[in-house]
Amino acid sequence: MFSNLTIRQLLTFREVMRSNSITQASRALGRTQPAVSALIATLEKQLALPLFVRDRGALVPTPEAHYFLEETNAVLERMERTAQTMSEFSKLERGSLRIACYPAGSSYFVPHLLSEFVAQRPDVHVDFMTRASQVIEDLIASQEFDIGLAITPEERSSILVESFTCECFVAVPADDPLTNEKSIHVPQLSGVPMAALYEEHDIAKSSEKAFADNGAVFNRRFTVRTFLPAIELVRSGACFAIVDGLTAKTTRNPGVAFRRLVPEINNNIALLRPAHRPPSLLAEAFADSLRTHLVEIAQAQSRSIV
Amino acid sequence: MFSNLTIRQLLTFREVMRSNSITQASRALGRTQPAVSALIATLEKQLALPLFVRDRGALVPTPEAHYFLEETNAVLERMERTAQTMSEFSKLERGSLRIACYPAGSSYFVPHLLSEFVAQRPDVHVDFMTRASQVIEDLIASQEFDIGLAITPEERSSILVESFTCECFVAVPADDPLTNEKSIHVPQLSGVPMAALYEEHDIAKSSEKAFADNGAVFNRRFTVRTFLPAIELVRSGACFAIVDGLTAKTTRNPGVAFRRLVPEINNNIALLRPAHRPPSLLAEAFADSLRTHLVEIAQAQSRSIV
DNA sequence: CTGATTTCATAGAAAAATCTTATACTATGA
DNA sequence: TCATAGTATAAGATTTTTCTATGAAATCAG
Repeated sequence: MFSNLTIRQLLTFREVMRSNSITQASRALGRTQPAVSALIATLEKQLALPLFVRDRGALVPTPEAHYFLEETNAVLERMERTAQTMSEFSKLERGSLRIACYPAGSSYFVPHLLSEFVAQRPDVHVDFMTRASQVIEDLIASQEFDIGLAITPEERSSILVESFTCECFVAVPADDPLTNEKSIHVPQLSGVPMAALYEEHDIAKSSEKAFADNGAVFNRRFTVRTFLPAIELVRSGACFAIVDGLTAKTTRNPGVAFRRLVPEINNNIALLRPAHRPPSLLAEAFADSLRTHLVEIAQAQSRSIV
Repeated sequence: MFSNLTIRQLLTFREVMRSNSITQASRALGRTQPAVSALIATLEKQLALPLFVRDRGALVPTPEAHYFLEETNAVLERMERTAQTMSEFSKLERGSLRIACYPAGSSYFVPHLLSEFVAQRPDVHVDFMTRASQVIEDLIASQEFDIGLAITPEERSSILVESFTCECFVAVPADDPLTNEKSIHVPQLSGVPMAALYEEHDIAKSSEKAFADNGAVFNRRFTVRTFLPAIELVRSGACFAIVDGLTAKTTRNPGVAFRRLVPEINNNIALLRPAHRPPSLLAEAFADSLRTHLVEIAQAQSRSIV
């Protein structure tokens, strides 16, 4: 019934009301006078009421036209605002981004990328949450977050997983003679006091296994929940630590050096996204950024999209 | 920039979102599937962002699409409401009507027509005001009221005047022997106590002049501001009165009879409307009704549109 | 695994709407 | 009375929209 009304008609009508003249409106709109004339005539026919009376050549709006103008303005303003917002969406200038990150990525890696990402985008809202890897999984699976970074989980149909394999490094006090080595062999660490994650953690398990396999003694002096305090312990000279690649590559602490470990210990971290739901442009863009930087850090990438 | 967006696109988009299917939407809209497909494609191009991703044949809306849907709904709802209102305007089912009326028309004539006019129109609002004729003029000239009924004023460029000439009648107590006469001659009223309007009033002046011209004595016993109390005085038998045609033709008082006066006394009443401003459809329609009924009552009509 | 079915996309033709040019009509002002 | 300015109308051209036909990808049943 009204689906015949077009935005074009509303724009034209508004302009005619503004200038009180079809000729002037046509000029302002960059069309010819007959076009506007016909358009207004059509509008009057569709609304089944006169919008203007021709009083000695001049165009005088009826009361109904004044009412219609108010409505027209409301609709057009809303459309303009909407178009503006959509344009900001498309330029990634606006939107919201929910990121859930496991501890290792939360202190430097993701916040750094994030601050870069939002630098020129004042209207982008970010919800950033640090949780254990297992919790990240659920936050993504339940679609509460757009992007997750965590230890690579088991395959689940509700999560898209892109996994990256990272080498672990040995954190050495900067003044220790071992910093002269390019790589450190496990036996060299035999009996040396170490800071390590709790025993159930993958890296801790791999580390202990590597020591055992190489006939070395794993001297666990400190048990930590995240590597951040471990780094500080290393800096003070109290111990060494075998830390994940993300921590090693993003830590900027002049008191600590990182050296390759032989044999290598790997851990897998993954970029997680909810399946069965398209990402927002913003989420996609930030995922791109994360992916790019993860590739730089990781040795190998195995993308598995479930 | 967004002027290319059409209502049609919004309607189509909404339907696609509702059904999550281009094919079903096309059926619901009575168009073909390619038409809807192309329309959505155009919309995505105009907004410069994808609204749907094609996930194994199914159409899954992006977060941006969900946002756009909210805006779309807001715009469409407003348009629907507007269209509804405009349609009610055009069917005279809605609107407002400001009527200013001089006393003689205020007790019966206009209220009666008005109640008939709004009977089937619950959404029509009426502002009805009774004032002296001179005030009516100004209320119309200042465009505060749409329609005025008053003693015919001097010509003024700010008022459209349609004047009607009405015969005055003699109000006689129902039990008076003069009710047997078809017409009453002025000399028959010589010395009879009369109720009359204040001396400046046209009808009062004409009456006194008619008496003088016919050698009759005008016995002014009551001076009244409007004819309504005069009618009551007549009913009680206290006097006679020479009243305007509108009062005579619309008074329903069994205690009072009205008889023609010889020679005739006329008065001119007019339908007034603001010039230089088009009437609302509603005002026009009610003016039509008033005009029609005035013609019935008046002997002669002289329309003068200034 | 294969054929039938469903769904969306694309291409070309047809139809509809919109615009432009040309022209007529009316009112205003010199 | 003529020139000017404004609106309406008609006919042809252009653009947009829609339809028919067809192709490609995925799902489903056997």
